[in-house]
Amino acid sequence: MRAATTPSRIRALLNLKATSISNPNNINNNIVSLQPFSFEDSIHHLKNAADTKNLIFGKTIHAHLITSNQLSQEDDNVVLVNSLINFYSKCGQARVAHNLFDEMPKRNIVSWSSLMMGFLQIGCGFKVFELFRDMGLVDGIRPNEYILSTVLSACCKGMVFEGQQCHCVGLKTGLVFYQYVKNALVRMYSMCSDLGGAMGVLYSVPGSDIVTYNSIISGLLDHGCVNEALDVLNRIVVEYKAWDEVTYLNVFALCARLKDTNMGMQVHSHLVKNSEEFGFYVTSSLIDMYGKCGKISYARRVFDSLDTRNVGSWTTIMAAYLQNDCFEETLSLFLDMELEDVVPNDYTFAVVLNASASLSALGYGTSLHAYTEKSGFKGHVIVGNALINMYSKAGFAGHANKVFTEMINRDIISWNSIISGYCHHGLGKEALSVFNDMLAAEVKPNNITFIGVLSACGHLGRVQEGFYYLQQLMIQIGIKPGLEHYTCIVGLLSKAGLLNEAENFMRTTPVDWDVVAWRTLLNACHVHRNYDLGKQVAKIVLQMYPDDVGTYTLLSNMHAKAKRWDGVADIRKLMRERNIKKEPGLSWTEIRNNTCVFVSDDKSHPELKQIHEKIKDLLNRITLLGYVPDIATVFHDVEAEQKEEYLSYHSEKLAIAYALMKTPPGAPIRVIKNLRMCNDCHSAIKLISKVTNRLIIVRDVNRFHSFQDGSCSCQDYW
DNA sequence: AAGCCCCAAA
Repeated sequence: MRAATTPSRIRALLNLKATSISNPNNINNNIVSLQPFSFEDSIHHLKNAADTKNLIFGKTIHAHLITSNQLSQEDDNVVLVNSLINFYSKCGQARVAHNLFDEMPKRNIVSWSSLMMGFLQIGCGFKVFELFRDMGLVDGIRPNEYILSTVLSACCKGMVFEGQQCHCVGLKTGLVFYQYVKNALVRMYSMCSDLGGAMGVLYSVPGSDIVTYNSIISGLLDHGCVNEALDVLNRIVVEYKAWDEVTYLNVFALCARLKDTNMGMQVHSHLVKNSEEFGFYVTSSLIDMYGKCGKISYARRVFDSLDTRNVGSWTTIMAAYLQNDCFEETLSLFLDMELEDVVPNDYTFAVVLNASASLSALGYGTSLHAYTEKSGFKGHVIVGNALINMYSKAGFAGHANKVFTEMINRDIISWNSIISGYCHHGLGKEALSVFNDMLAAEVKPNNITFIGVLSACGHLGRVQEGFYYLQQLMIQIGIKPGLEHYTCIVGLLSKAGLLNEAENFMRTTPVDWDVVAWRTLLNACHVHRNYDLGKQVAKIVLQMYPDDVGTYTLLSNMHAKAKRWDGVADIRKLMRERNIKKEPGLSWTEIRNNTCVFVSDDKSHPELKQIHEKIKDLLNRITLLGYVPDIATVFHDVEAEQKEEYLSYHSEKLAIAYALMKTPPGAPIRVIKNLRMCNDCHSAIKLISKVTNRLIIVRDVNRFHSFQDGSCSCQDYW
């Protein structure tokens, strides 16, 4: 007599509370009257529970098997217990599976492989190896293709030695000829960064299916080998292999990496032609592809065309806007998502936090901070990292540090974020101290870490220490210095006033210097008033980068500072000829959660008159402390009395004056601006911080300036 | 009978 397995019966079982299942007494009360399942039904249900990761349902079946005494029949229950082990393994309950396994009077190879899966699932690779060894020792079982592919999957990063041994086992036993084993081998070599090994397996073992190709493309992409990935894609096309979902994911990722919209659109058409419906993964990677190719409107069109959207779809479109510098849109999409009752996850929070970081929208950022904690994402690394970034960019180094120290789990990005955050605030000592903590915690720094470390040395003027990191520690750790690191050294020498050394370093280091490096040197010539070297450098830079606006601004300032008006005029002329336009100066500040934006020489602000009066008042007060308008930075073809006026309407002065009007005495003022600060504003704001007794923090395009009591954290070098 | 490979959003 078999039990009815009608849907209503299943529903009744599912309605059992978890407690009633874990407590045998309750189980008796609830389902003791049910008829036992047939053997086939039990197997079937357990497989279902495993596939859908439905822990409650599977436990119910388990309980039912216990109460109906089916597990005590010794002969036949190996398969049944194997199914249970498989179910618990798939649900991430390897310990439970292990208990069942230990109590088995008789096991077979499936028992071993199912349990190994369980430990693989929860990331205990070592346990998989242990079982692999014991399997032969205890039960005298030789591996089959299932065992071998599972063990190969357990060879994660850096276990290439173990992986190679498994490869040998596969060769000796002939198991490599199984598709699953071949694919697992390809995957293993990719994970171990041995792409030669992966390609070797791909071409030396006959028979590749779409999964083989998917694995190899994904491995190649992980290591930035786009051309090789294109070759493999070509093979798929030549061999008329049918694509699956994963192929589309990989190929869209490839298009994104190449920023090849054309190819992306072709693959998009391929997708539409070849599949009726596609899952969230595919649609998200399609949106992601268009976003990364800079085609935000295409990404939006795909997103809008979706019938159903999950949190991943929302997060992807928000990330696409973020990557394309559309921060407000990112935040407004977050609100739309909330309205549709889609629950954000850790990635979503990371995206919106980074958007508010880019806007320095502190009000928004702190609300989001509270929201993440309420949603239970406090311990999530990516959220913590985004919070560090948000607080750093909003000018709150202390808050960023608090988030960092309270993080339960940290990854390399957490360390790098706090180090570079400190650097942007000019807090070199703090940055280096975190770096030492990092070394003490035996976290391996990467190339990004050293960008922070070297620039911290720059802030502190520690030339020798910087060279030690570049020439010794980095080599010792195995990191090849790149352009950014060498540029930090240029900055380091420049800041220390060693301009000739910096120039010499650039001439003798075999690096393709970019405009950033050259501007670093040029800026040093400007600050240290080395007009002659500056002119030489300018010649080189203008030849190499005739369209770089920043260089022109810097040059005209440099000429002005040296009172070389002919130079200024030349630059102006060049700019006109080459149609180079200065970006308008823009500053913004948050007042009671409202973002107020100011354009230089703003004529449209409703409270313009009051703001101008406030500025006049401030300028009068700081003039008593010795402020002299630095009219040298204004182009000399402007009438003399207009020059001062030009200066007083710089956007950051407007923003600061407005903030002083609107905030209570003593409240810190935070301003963000899109360009580099000019000399005049810098010296004016220093004195304003003194006469108003306020902390004024200005984030310009390069760094933070923290003005307090008449001085600035950049120590007048920026 | 039961078990294995490829999978996004920062």
